[in-house]
Amino acid sequence: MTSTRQLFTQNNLRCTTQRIALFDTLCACKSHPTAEELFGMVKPAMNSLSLATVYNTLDALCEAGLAKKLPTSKGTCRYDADMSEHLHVRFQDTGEIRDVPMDLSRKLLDHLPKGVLIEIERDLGIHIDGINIQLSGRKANGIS
Amino acid sequence: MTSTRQLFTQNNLRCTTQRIALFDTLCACKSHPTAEELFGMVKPAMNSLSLATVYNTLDALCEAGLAKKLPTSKGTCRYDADMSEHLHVRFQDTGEIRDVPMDLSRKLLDHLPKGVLIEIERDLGIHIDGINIQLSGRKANGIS
DNA sequence: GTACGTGCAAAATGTTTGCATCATT
DNA sequence: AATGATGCAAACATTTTGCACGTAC
Repeated sequence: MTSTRQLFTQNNLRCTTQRIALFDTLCACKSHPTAEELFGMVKPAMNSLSLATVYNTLDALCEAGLAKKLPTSKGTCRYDADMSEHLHVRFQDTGEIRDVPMDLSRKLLDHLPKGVLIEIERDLGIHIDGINIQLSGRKANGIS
Repeated sequence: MTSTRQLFTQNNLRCTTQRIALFDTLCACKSHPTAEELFGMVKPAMNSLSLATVYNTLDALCEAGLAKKLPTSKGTCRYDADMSEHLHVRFQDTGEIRDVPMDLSRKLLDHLPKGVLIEIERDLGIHIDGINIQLSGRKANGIS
């Protein structure tokens, strides 16, 4: 089991109390909080915490490859510390983002035709670094 | 050939000079401009145009299903009047978004396993309304 | 004529920055 | 001790809002 401190050290990140608390909270979080939401979660346990630190930390984590910034249509960005390739569902009403479970994500990602991706790279003269799939969803009607 | 006026009328949108100019410009646009960029394109030909109107119009167009707001990781939103299902490439350095040509988009979308999508709907208790695929790309090194 | 859109300026939101202080290495 | 992170407030960028006026229906 790798501790957060080890992980940070391996990635040249200083182990400050704030960063560790923020990262651990983000990891424990099923939702994909905005900076403000994450701030709200950690602040009670760390009264001196500043919102600027949350932004700085999230930037540093993304930079180091320990978190991902998720694109959203609303004005706010959301963050995800689960770096495994997986899909997201974005709820149209709330803007909330949820994970598609690993096994289902894999099933879908494994079915992507690699040949087409290579064609796209050639056609556009680009190199593809990542694939981001977001499903737009709403809670199904009827018995939930 | 459907004129913009017809299209607007069919969708219960008032045909104001501003809306028509904005929509036509957005349609003619290969890039996926931000509100500000679109404003910059139309303003010269329509000096009275206000940025608030651009935002209002883009909202109305999205609401009516004539345009789409594209999620981005940067702070700004981008807009697309091409409502056919197609993929996007997001350039990591500039934040710019470009279309993957229709035929290649189709090839990839047609290969998505429908069964897995249904499994996802069942598993999460949701209804999937749309699939948004963004490739992260950078210009390929070497001979372009 | 009425309902709705526009333009303007001001406000609300989300994020970044500069700088003095403090903690980690 | 030196480097880099924090906290604060102010700056900045983007989007939304309120209201008087104008335009489409």
